[in-house]
This record gives sequence, structure tokens and C-alpha cells, in this order.
Amino acid sequence: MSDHAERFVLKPASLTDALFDSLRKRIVNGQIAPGEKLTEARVATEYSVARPTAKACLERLIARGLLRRSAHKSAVVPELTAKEILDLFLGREAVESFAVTTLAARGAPVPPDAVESQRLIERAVRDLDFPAQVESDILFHSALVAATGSTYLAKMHDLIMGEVQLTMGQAQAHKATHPSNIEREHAAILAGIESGDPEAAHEALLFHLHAARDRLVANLAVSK
Amino acid sequence: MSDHAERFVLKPASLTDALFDSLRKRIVNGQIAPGEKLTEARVATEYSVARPTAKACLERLIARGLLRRSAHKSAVVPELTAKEILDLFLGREAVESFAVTTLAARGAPVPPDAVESQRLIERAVRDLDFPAQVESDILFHSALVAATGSTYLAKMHDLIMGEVQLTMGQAQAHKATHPSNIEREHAAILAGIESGDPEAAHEALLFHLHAARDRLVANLAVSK
DNA sequence: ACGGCAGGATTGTCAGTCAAGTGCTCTGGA
DNA sequence: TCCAGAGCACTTGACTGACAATCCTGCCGT
Repeated sequence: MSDHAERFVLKPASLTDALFDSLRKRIVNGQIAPGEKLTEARVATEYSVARPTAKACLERLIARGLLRRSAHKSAVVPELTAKEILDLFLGREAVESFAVTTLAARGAPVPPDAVESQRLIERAVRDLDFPAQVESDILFHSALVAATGSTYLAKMHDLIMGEVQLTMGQAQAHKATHPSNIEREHAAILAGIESGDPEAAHEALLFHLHAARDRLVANLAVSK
Repeated sequence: MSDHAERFVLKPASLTDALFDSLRKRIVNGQIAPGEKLTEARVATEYSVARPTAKACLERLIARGLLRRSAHKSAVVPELTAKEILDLFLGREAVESFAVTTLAARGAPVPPDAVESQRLIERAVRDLDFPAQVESDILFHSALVAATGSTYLAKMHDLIMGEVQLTMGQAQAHKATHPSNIEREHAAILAGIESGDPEAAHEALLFHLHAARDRLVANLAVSK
């Protein structure tokens, strides 16, 4: 896990996986507008793959909440409502609270990946690379959860973070940047963990999550 | 093993959904032994469906952890290790703790579905119907989570409860029944919620989860 | 203006095929 | 006899082509 490990050319492990990743990135980065229809035929044509392959990818994206579809209708990129965003962050709260209090109570060291993601955020902000900024933010929180060593906690977290990234990506497409006190809030969480103070870490996390949540909801109200 | 391809009739829902449900039930009830291979061709033959249909179902089961497969190998029903069981219950703890403390703090009424599932457990115990007993137990906990009104919390919970049901189903296939203090432990959780005491509800939940977890791990050690 | 019908669009499901990878057997040599 | 390597069978990955069922849209007739 060092800085120079930027050299994986990532051969499409499998065609389906590569297609899935590509579509996923386009969706969460807002390159495919919310409400836009994604038919199996369109995906198959755009990527020059067979329709069953495209179908499988769409189903995986639907399972992760990055697309929505009802029977015999086209899949569309969802735009989450305020209610859904509140709910989404409630789910984060459950998992991430458990993670940070566990880490702090355990006297665990600060997760290296979390520290690393702080640097990535800093760089993304400097480069005005919004998608990278969002991705690094997600990475920070995922690193905290992963540091507990629980794969099931990570699985559950991963299940909902896709949609979090989706709304954040869509919001930034509208709203451009905002002053980055995110890093400070992240640092406060890490400080709570490092000092072995579950209460402090928990409080810092809640503050951060609520702030992020309220920003997203406020932005939603504006664009409506 | 043998080539006596059994025919299973599917209820009309959607072919894929019906197939998924049927396979899911057979797996979690232990009707398909852990370690048993489930090839796409076998499923397709047994149910008289096309291989792509079977393939889609297997992929959905794999995504839920009810089957495991590595590239170009057959899917097999997993037998969870003690470590995985501990991890699984850690995940439950995160979500269900959040749910019961939220319910108690909110002063919410006792979820009717949870009460109902208590009756179902009682009946299943009386009928010596182990799969129904497990299913009702799962239902109780799902009802608690669902009562929070959070769909994402429910989603995350659902993601791991499939594997919980799997291990419980496999364990009971070996171990037969045991005196049912489960209902008492459930009642204690409900009492904590009803009295609006988050701490009491939380404690009762932890006691119940740890007891269930330890039973499973102990049973695993015996059968090994 | 309104309701029903027809056609297009899209997904659900199927059959069959080829390619590629994995594991196992079985042979050939030491 | 024992071990190693080649070959084969099984299984999945991906594609092509096709048909049925369903949903939606828009037109037409009343």
C-alpha cells in the first residue's frame, strides 16, 4: 500500500466486470444524468457487447441501487429524494458509528488507508477533480469500516455507499466545489480513534455525517 | 451425484424469481448439503429452464453469500467457519443494536410483526418444524429492523441474514432441537422496547445474539 | 374530446455455439 | 514403482439469433 502503486493496468478481469466498472463510474460521476434511460440494447451497442452481457451488468447495478427498473421497463439512473438521503445516512450512521467506536475502544491504531485517503482528498481538491474528491471521501469512510477487520460490516457498508457516491456525484455536478472543512472533520474522527476515546470519535463522526447529509439535502432543495 | 434429475414445479411469479426463491429455500434449509456442487447445467436440468436463467439465479445467490464460486469453477454451498460466524454476528450486532435502541428511544410501540413471529416460532417448535423455526426467528429480527422504517437498514440486514439462516439451517440439520428459551430472550428485547429503555433493550439483544452465536460455534466444533 | 386499438419498443426467456480455463486421469519415462 | 507432463472432460464466459410477453405511445374512429 505505498504511493507508487499506481501501475495496475487492470486487464478486464472479465468482460462483464470491466463493463460493470465502467458503467458504475459513469453513473456515480454524473456523466449519465439522473432520469436517463439505459436500455440493454443501448448499453450493448455503446460497448459492442452482446445483450446478455449488458443485461447482467444492468442487473448488478440495479442490485446496488445505482439503477432502478420495474418489470419490462427501461432502467433509469435514480435521483434520490430527500427522504431517501436521510435514510441512507441513517444506515451509514449505524455501521460507521459501530466501526469508529469499536476502533477507539479497541485502542486500534489509526488506519493507514484512512490517512492516505486524506492526502488523496487534498490533491483532488487542489486539482478541482470533483469525482476524485468524492471517491476519496468514500474511501476514507470505507477504510474506517474495513479497519475493524469485519468483512460483513464492510459488505453492508459497501452496499449503501454506492448510492451515497451517486448522490454526492450528482450534487457536485450542480453545485461545484465548497470550502473543504471535510478534511478537518475527518481528522477529528481520527483523533478520537487515536486517543482511544469512543465517545469523542462517535461525536465527531455524527457531526461529519450530519453536515454532509444536510449539505446534500439543501443542495437538492435548491436544484428542485 | 446420481442422474435422477428431479423435477421441481415453479409457481408463477417470474421464472427467474421463482427459481431463485426455490433454490434459496433449498439451500438455507440444508436440503442441499454444504460442499455440494451446483453447476449451471444441473440447475437448468432439474428445473427445466435454460442455462442463462440458471446462471442468473446462481449469480444472485452468490451475491447474497448463499453460494460461493471462483472463476471457471462450480458454485458450492458454503459451510461457514467459526470466524465467519463471529463476523456475521458482529454485523448483526451493529445493525440490530442500532435498531432496538432507536425503537426504544423513540418510544415506539412493539412491532406487531415481531409479536406475530413469536407465535410462529411457538407453533414451529410444537410442530418440530425446524426450517419454520429458523425462518420465524429470522422474521422476528427482521421485524425489529423494519420497524425503524429505514429501508436501507433493512437492506443491509437482509444482506447478511441469508447467511445467518444458512448456518442455522445447517446446524439444526445436525443437532435437532434444543429447549426454547429463544422466545424468552425475544420477549426481553420487546420488553425493553416497550418500556422505552434503550439500555435494557440493547442488553437483552446482546445477550440473545451472543447466546445464539455461541450455540452455532459450539455446534460447529462438535460436528467437525 | 374520449376511449380503445394497433404498432413499436423493451425486457424475459430460450436454444445452440464457440472459446477458455481448471482439474483430473492416464500414460510414458526414469 | 513412482512421478511428471500431456491430454481430455467438465464447467463457465461470452456471443448470436430468435420469439413471446408486456408496456407505452400515438393514432383513429366514434
